[in-house]
Amino acid sequence: MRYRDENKVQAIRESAIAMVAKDGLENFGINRLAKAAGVSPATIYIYYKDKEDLLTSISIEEGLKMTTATLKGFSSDMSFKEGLWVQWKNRAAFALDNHLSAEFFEQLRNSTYKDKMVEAISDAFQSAMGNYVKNAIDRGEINEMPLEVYWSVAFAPLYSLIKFHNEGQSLGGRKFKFSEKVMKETFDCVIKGLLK
Amino acid sequence: MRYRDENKVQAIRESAIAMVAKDGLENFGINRLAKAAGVSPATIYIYYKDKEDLLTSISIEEGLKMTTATLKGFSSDMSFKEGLWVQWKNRAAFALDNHLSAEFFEQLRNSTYKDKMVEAISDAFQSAMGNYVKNAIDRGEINEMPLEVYWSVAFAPLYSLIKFHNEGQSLGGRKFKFSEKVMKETFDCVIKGLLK
DNA sequence: TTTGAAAATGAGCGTTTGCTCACTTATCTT
DNA sequence: AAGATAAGTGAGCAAACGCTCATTTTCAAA
Repeated sequence: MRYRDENKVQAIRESAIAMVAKDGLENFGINRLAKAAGVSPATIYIYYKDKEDLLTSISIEEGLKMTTATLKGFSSDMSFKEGLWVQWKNRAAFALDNHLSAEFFEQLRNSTYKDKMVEAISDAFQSAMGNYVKNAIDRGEINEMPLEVYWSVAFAPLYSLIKFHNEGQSLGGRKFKFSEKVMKETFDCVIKGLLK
Repeated sequence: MRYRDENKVQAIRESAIAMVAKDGLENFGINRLAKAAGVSPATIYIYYKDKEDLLTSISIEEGLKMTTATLKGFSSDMSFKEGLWVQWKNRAAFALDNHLSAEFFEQLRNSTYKDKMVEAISDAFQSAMGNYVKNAIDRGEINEMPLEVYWSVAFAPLYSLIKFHNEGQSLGGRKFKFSEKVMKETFDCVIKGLLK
């Protein structure tokens, strides 16, 4: 018996993430991936059934990693404001520290592969955030609202900021830079809108 | 001389939009498009230089259409709250009435093709919204902030809601449905956060 | 009615795609 | 040392890819 070389499967995974993040999902291919990972195309099919399986498997792994990072130091008993701030810091830190993973994830979230991925991850989100939001409503900190409305108001602005930062786009003349100061400024707007 | 058949070029454009919206950018191809549009592959190259030119051209057209629709009944002299509500209604109406265009646009905004597209459109956005925001700041309705922060707080939640609606995802048990009531509820949160 | 020029095409080019197979290599157990 | 088994591979298949070209079709101008 021969043991599997963990360096190999890791090289495949990391190359896939980097390739999708940098060249886009539309330019991702198995032969290309094999070359980038320094591996035979056939080797990839030892670990993954096909191209779709590879992409969805990796995206679920990365998504769970992201969800976990998001919950560091978070408890559903926290006050609404404190809890949301912890979430923002965690999410921003993850997106900036692991920006290849974050961009890979974004690519898949906007693709035909998204269904299985979202399904696998929304449970973790649901169970962690459900109680937190419910507690905040019970305590009278925020109004009752659909979870989708909550997510859209509470997190979409943050991810939009990160996107502006990563893409280096600018709506004005100078280039936009994400910073703790900008994040706090945006957070203050958001929390003001959410609190009763 | 033979005149160009406008039905043909329109069929190409509409098929391209539908195909990208439904199957994703990663499954879009010229031969496939030709078949769907009822046209020879060679015909496509009469109107577009290559695949990239086709996608960027169409995305710029659709983007400008979207920007125009967004400004219907809008004036940069409006009060901040009234102006933003007009924008929300216009943007939501466009996204729901032309959901293939909107999904096509979203696909390209998250791809390697985005650069030329964003460049072409952000001017129109800039000139229309710049004054409006500046006026609101001068009148003391909102605080001064980077345009990116403004966009992220003012519009990202709306687009997030539309995405939940179109993708039929749900964060909870029942399926989420976008409605004027939900939109107003979300708008109230956002405007409360933005106004001084 | 003829003619010229642009529109439109089907066949198919060279390349790349996702994926497989016959085979070699490495490492365990005996 | 030999045998067994899974890891890993290079070459390459069929199909699909982006794109072109020799040719035909169309129609306003002459």
